[in-house]
Amino acid sequence: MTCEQVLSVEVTENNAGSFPIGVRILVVESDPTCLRIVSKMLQVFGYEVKTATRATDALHILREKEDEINLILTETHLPDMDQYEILEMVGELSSSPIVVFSADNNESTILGCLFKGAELYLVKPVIKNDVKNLWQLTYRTKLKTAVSGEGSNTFHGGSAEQNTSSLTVGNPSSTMGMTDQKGKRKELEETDNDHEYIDNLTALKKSKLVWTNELHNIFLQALRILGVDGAHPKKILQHMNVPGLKKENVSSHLQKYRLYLKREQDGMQKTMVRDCRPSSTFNPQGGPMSVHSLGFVHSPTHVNSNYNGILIPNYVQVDSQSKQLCPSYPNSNHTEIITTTDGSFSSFDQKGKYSVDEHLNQGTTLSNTGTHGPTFLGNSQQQVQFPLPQPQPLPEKEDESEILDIATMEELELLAMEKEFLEDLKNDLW
DNA sequence: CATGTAATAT
DNA sequence: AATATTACAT
Repeated sequence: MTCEQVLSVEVTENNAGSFPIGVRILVVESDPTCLRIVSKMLQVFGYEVKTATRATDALHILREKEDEINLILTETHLPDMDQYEILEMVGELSSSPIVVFSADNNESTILGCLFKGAELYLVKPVIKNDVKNLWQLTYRTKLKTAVSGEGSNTFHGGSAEQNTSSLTVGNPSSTMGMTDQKGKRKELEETDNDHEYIDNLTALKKSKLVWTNELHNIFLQALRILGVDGAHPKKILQHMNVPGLKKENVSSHLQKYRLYLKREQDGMQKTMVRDCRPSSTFNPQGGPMSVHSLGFVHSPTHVNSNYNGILIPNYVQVDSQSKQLCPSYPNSNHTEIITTTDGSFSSFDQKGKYSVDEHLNQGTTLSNTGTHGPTFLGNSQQQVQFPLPQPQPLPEKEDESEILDIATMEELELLAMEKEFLEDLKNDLW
């Protein structure tokens, strides 16, 4: 299923204790569909979800068992209460952090909610990345209150530290404790749902690595440095020096890469048979190949295939390139790779995102938004150098997607992901 | 063990 | 389609 794409929570050996399981979140939302979707999203991530469609219901729940709610996610435009009134009243009843989610992106509204005590303001539509780490708010406020003296805000079921056992693989049954909540969805065939939950929770760990052009370039660089003889997964991994990258990743990629090389080679031997080559992703230009006499492939600017590039004979020394990884945005899980070349080559710094990072795991696998095309390297004796930015022959280039800037691309990605998520929800639930 | 390869799964 | 995973041979 697409669980892997949807599910990704920061869970590692080190911080496995910090996990939403055991965090009870109250979702207040008047629109039933929205309520269900958000609730499902939260549940999938391991939250225990309680719901209310009216402000009075929410207040009632809080009055009844206030100490069991660790987090409150609420819409402000509720039919039976004023916009900020809900915040005030909830704030009186509960010390748990309040997160507002609303379609209203008016600045004054946002500031108003924050001023009225909201910890966080999310603009609808809410996506998985918005909700998956909300539990951290509870942790933060818990620390806050602990420091300030009163440790009243204790988690039910010990989610902060002890619950790691429930996550340790192989013991999914212990996580079932959370499904006994208010048999809301009890009516449905529970086996399916439960299995789904188990699968979901156990699948939380893995997110797929995406070989961006940048990552692939590092890969190629390692190959060149190591030479054909030493190009084994372990060494490659070392030389790539990308945090979180595992040998299996390299192995898999290497395998496919070699496969590609072989195919490429075979294709070459059939010198210029017209349509012998299908317009695969490796040869996105389609028809006649755009290979110059030197075997230097001029890459189109929009290729997302990873197995491009050709291994250069090992005598080719490549400069001493230094790789450097640095976090792009503080709250972003993505990593920006900056590779610099010295001297003779124009130093290029490509921004790219890849989802390696098993440590600070994240799930969003943004496709490449590289500005440069993939770097094809010559396979002839002559070495062709890395970045080949030549935008000149682009008058008739179609592909409107290139025109979009990165921000827009990312936005579209997120929207697409959300759409996909909602689709899955529909398929699974209805 | 680590690796290469094919087949298969997600 | 791109990666991951597995099985098996080396």
